[in-house]
Amino acid sequence: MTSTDNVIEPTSAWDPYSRGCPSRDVLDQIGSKWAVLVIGELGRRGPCRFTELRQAVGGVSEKMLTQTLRTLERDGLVLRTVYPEAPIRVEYELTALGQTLRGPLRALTEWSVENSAAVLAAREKYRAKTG
Amino acid sequence: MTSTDNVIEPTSAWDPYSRGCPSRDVLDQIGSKWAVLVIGELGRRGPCRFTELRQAVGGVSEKMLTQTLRTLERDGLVLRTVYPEAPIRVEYELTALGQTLRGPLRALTEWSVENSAAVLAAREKYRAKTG
DNA sequence: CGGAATCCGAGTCGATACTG
DNA sequence: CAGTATCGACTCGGATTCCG
Repeated sequence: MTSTDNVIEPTSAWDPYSRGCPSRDVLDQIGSKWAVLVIGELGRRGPCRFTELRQAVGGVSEKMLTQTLRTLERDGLVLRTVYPEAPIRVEYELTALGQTLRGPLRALTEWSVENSAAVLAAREKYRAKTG
Repeated sequence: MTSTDNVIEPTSAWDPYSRGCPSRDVLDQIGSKWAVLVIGELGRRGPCRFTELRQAVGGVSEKMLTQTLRTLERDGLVLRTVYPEAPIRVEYELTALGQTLRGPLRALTEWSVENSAAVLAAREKYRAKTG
C-alpha cells in the first residue's frame, strides 16, 4: 500500500473542494431543494405525520417527499416511527444530528427570503443587457 | 404611479414553503452543488480567473463551471470582468450581494465537513438494518 | 485563455394510478 | 393513511469539438 491508497484523512481535513470527498455528497444532499424545506418544517413543527408534512411543504409530490424522507432517515437526520394502530400512523422527527442542521439551513432560507427581490431585480437587469 | 405599481412586499411575506414563491427558486439555486463551492472559493481567494477557479474546485467540468458562473452573474452574485489584453483575461469576483452569502454557505460546508463521518456511519447502520 | 455548441447517456422530477 | 409502481419529460453532467 502506497501513501495514496485508501488513506482516510482526519475529519478536519475532509475538503469538499476535493473531488470525491464524501463531505461533498453530504453537502449536496443537505442543500437539496426538498431536504432544506423538510428539515426546516420538521424543526419548527416537531414530530409530524406524512400528510401533515406534505401539506406544510407546498408543492411537494408524494414521491419526492417519500424519497427525501428516506434519504434523510438513511443519513441519520430524521427518525421514522411507525405506530401500528388502525389506521397505521407514522411520525417523522429530527434526530439530534438533524437538529444541528437547523441553524445553518435557517440562515440559508432566511437569506433567500431577504434577498430574492434583489436577485430577481438582478435577473431583470441581466435580461435587459443581454436580451 | 399608482399605489399598486412596483409594490415590494415586506420580505417576511415571501415564504419558501409556498409553492411558486420566487424565494424557492433562489434557495434552490444558491444551495446547488457547484454554486456553493464556487461562491466559497471566490470568497476566500478574491478575484480569480476561470482556469484558476476550475483547478480550485476539484472535479468541476468546464461546462458546469461556465454554467454556474453565468447563473451567478445573472443573479447578481458574481461580477465578471473582461480585460481586453492579449491573451484575453477574465476575472470573476463576488459582488456585495454575493459576499453576504458567504456566511450562510460557510456554515453549511462546515457542517458537512464536521458531520459527514456521522452521516456515513448512519448510512452504514441503515444498510445493515435494511439490507 | 476562456469559453460556446453539440451530443448523449444517466439520473431526476412530477403526475398518475394503484396498494396494504 | 402512507405509501409503491410506472412512465414520460426534463435536467445533469461529461466528452468532444470548435472559436476569437
